[in-house]
Amino acid sequence: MGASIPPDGCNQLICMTCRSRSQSDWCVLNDDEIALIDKVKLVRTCRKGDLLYAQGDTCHSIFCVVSGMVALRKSDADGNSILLRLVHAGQTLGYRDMFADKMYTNSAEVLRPSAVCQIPEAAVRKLLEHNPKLGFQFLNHCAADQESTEESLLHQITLPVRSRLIHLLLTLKDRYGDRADDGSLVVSLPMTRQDIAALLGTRPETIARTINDLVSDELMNFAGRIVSIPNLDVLLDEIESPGL
Amino acid sequence: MGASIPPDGCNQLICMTCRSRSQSDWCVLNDDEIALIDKVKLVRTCRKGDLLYAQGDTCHSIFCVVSGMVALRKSDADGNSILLRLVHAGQTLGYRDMFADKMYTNSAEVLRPSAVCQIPEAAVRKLLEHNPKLGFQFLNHCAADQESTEESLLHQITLPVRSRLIHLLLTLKDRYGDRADDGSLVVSLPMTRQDIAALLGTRPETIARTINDLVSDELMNFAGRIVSIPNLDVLLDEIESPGL
DNA sequence: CGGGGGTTTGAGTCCGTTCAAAATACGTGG
DNA sequence: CCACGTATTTTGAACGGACTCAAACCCCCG
Repeated sequence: MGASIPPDGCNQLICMTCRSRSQSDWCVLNDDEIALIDKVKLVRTCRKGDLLYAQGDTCHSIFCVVSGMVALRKSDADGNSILLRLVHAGQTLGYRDMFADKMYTNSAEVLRPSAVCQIPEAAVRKLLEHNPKLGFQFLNHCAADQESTEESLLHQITLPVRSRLIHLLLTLKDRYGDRADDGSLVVSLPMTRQDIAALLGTRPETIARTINDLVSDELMNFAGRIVSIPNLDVLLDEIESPGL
Repeated sequence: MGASIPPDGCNQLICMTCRSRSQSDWCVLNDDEIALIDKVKLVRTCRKGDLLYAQGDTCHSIFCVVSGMVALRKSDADGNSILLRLVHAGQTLGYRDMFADKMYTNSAEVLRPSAVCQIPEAAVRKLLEHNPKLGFQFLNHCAADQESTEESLLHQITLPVRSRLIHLLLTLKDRYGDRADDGSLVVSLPMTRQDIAALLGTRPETIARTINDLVSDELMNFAGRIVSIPNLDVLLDEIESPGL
């Protein structure tokens, strides 16, 4: 068999030409090192609901999201669970547990159709030995992730659901937002309201009610998953002084 | 002036002989490298309320708690604040922000009289270059810290104050607990109830009331900061199935 | 066009908060 | 060692944000 012709978009699944390469944790690797990853990695095409790995699994891979969106979900023994964080295209996940635990301490759940590269631990360890810069890259990334988790914790404790929801929308606008003809900002939500609730540490009912309030207050309009925000400044004002 | 005679306990403040050396992040360093730290470090003796650094300060040091206890406090623009985590004797703090930000993203507040070594960033960077193992040590530590922050987040969202308080007591018992003559477990709390409240994301009033409940339910006895727990298993049962 | 998940609405409840005041513990100086 | 002033802790009563449970609704997809 000769080399098969790659289907549309497939060349994005080769690290060597991956558009995220220069901004990802792997940017410190040279061509030879990248080639090693291309040799051993596994490319997975995932649908909503798929698990890249489950909490409790023994950890033996790192994942790199090529396209789509993944969430980290953490559960306890009583069946409670929350979404810790979203992982977008170009970001790496799973490396954390590789250094701290032998098991995954959360599950990686695909929220929308995604392509993901899976890199086995052995290769990662080899690369780390070979190129210490990669370790620093991970250290940086890990430190930044923790800062974001600590901020979630602070928000969770001190802010009401309404403010937390506004914060989330403002985060999503950078990646999923666009300017409409009339100048208003339009964000197309990449997830269900259940997922939003889990991410904000609340219930779907509360999200529905809070959205109602925001619409009544004319801060935004909702049509399914399409949010339009006429005046961003009003939103920013509100989260700066929640009491007023 | 000749070399002054070290006061009592002062030899613990020399890394070379520090009792925590073998279990700390610095255990991967050899004698020469440790000697470098001893040369450049600053030893601080702190009282309750002192700040090792404040949120927003530019980050140029790593700290190592020799004795006592430090808490990481994070605040937002509205004056809300929470305690993120406790840092006990032998543990390192401040390294996180050195890799993620140029500024400290939280404050390090001394909760009880403590001795702390302060190591300037330049020395740390030099050591990292010289001995890559140290970087891995930090990576490990950072990963473990994040796991603990994520667990706090899960607890915060899913568990009531009562369960969170029990969890905290069970954590403190390892370090501050002792067995009494009658077989009950006695924990001497290392912090005020205000600090407990801040750590659990609630108010002092709620802590007082929750303690009342626990005493009424005969799960434990309180006398100021001395807690005695007659039967540990009952506690463990409760946090395994909070609903019953 | 009929599921079936996701979403919304309603009513009632509860946990934790807020505010204010009383009680207690603590540290400091006499 | 005791008295005093301050900070912490406790108690009380009222309020409120978010939860629970349950039912209706809606939309998307097959």
